[in-house]
Amino acid sequence: MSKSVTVHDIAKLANVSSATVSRVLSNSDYPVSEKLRTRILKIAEEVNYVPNLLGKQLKKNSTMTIGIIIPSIINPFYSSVVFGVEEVARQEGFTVFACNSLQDPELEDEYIQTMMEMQVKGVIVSSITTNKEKLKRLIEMNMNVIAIDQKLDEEGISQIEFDHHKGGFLAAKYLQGKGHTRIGYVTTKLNRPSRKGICRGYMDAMKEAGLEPFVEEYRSDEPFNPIFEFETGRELARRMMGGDRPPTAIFACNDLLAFGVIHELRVRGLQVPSDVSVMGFDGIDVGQMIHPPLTTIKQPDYEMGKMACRMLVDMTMGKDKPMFNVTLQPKLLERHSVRDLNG
Amino acid sequence: MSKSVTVHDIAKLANVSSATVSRVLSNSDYPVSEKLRTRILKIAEEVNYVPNLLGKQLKKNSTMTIGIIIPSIINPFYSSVVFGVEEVARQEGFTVFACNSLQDPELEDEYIQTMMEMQVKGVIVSSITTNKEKLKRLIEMNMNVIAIDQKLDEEGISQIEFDHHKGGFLAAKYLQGKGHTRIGYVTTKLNRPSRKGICRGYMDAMKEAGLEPFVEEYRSDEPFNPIFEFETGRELARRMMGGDRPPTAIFACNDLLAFGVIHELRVRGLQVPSDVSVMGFDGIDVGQMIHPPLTTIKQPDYEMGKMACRMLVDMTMGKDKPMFNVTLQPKLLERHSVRDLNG
DNA sequence: TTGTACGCGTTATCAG
DNA sequence: CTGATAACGCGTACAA
Repeated sequence: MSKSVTVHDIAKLANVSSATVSRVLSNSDYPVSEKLRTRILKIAEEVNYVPNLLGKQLKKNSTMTIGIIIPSIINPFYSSVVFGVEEVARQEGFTVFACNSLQDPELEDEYIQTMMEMQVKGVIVSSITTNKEKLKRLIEMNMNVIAIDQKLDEEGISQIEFDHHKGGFLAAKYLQGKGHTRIGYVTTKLNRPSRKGICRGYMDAMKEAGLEPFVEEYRSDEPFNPIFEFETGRELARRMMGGDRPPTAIFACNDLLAFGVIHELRVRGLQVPSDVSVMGFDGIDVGQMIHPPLTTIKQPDYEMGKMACRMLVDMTMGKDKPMFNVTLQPKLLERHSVRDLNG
Repeated sequence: MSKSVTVHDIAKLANVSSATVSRVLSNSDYPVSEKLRTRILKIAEEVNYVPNLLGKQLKKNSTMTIGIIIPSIINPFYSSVVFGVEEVARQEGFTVFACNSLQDPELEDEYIQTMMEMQVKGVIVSSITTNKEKLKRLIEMNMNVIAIDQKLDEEGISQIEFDHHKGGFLAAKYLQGKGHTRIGYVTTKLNRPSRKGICRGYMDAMKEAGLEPFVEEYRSDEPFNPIFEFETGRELARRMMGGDRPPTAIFACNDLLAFGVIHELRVRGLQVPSDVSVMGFDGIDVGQMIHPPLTTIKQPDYEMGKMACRMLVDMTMGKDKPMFNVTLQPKLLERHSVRDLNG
């Protein structure tokens, strides 16, 4: 990098003090004569002045950066969240630093550390770590933190939750309403609050209807990857259909898994929804592009990102740090992967 | 944020100079007695010392940050690219700052400006701006820049290209090889080098075979959004099948478009591939999850990201800035959306 | 081995 | 209105 030009350089060229230059170039409201202002602006333009944010931020002891930690950006759900975050961050003049924890607690902690060192104004985190040491530390240091997606039991942290339980309940009830009684639930490892929530919702709905729950859980928890989820869906469908009392409807803990289920059913010569019905969870865009379009539970990803960022920005603005606890509600996206057994 | 503790604070607590503290806490190889070292480390631990990167970077006049500009992170293709970039960045101790240009030239320029101010070490850019003023400026300032995906005609810029032309050619040839003669090409607006490249490849293959090309272009260029692409695919398929000589195979400029094409065909009661064959372009993961699994041209997104980052890191390391111009080759992913008319 | 002192680029304070 | 100067937190010559 060629030596960059500073306010001092410009000051010399304009025969003024660097203070004046700074006042002009940082759009301070401090009065500077029009003559000087235009002269300085002109010179800055000529020499291609680029302000050094590091100096500025160090001086002001404040950045306009927020961090976000998600499991993986290649998960369409999370990329929508990040997209939403960036959207409002940009409007508010913030810059966002996004990190993939890859479901690795160590990596998650590392990134939190990096963010602290970067002096970010706040962090949005979808944490999968069970040991929240680092996260607690963050909050202790009075950092603005918002947890999304994964519920945290820590004190003093604002959260945007999603009612996974209700989502699972809703799905099971919907299937029951369509006349299904033998309803299976396939899920990735039940090691996260969100996943447990959906599962319990499903169980409760089944119990309430006096139906026998039927759950298949994939027990290993590999690094996230859409294809892996898809394959997991296939595997779980295989298990579920292999038994002596196969279900008439399969509910999956996420859409990608549901894609795998549908694929596997087709491979086995079964039609969806005429032979077996399938429901997903999340409501990612591609769900409506496949065949049949997937009936699913919508989790407002993009809106969640926007809301999280908005809340974070508000927190950084206000002197006091009000605690919020928003709970977003599930919505059923009725498409064409479920058959009505009543009619 | 509570007042953060600095090397000076620790120096006072340990009754040593801040220089010594700095030497210890920054893992300098400068000799410090074991006794002092452990004492300082202990105190730093106790007071929750967090180094301030701004001070450090300002002093060293160098960051470990690289920037990447893409049209949109919710495009699965780009999220894979970014994922690849982050992967090697992390290994190399770099931090990445990702921005969505939303296909807006002004926004792209704004982000380039921000990156310069942030003192990033290098920039990876998939630029859609036609006026490359800002980008040229970047290069003039001796910044490390790598263009990906979209070919730039500027001088002095390293690029990772993809042979779109060959990809388009390959696809058309493949369809011809399967006995198709009436092959349509549907594409979003032909305003980018990449899109033009694919189209020309298709045209050349058709000409070579003495076949009449049949292109439908969607002329408006809306902000990127998977659903929008899908709908565009539907619209284009509608037009294409509405004519008096509908094609037996439709080749789409990207996979999402192809999804839309397939959907529309199904709505019209046409089976893929038995009635009409469909090919996509990009090779995003979901292509194998739909029905029928999409035959497509693979553009190595993740690998492209990794390679770009690796090159950038190498550039920042070496004193000299060697110019690279890698051209990645297309690969045909043969799945089940194309019917063989020969057999 | 440790300490002193300066400077990185910027802005804020205070004096003129 | 303008200028000199200190300070943000850190690393590092240079001196001790």
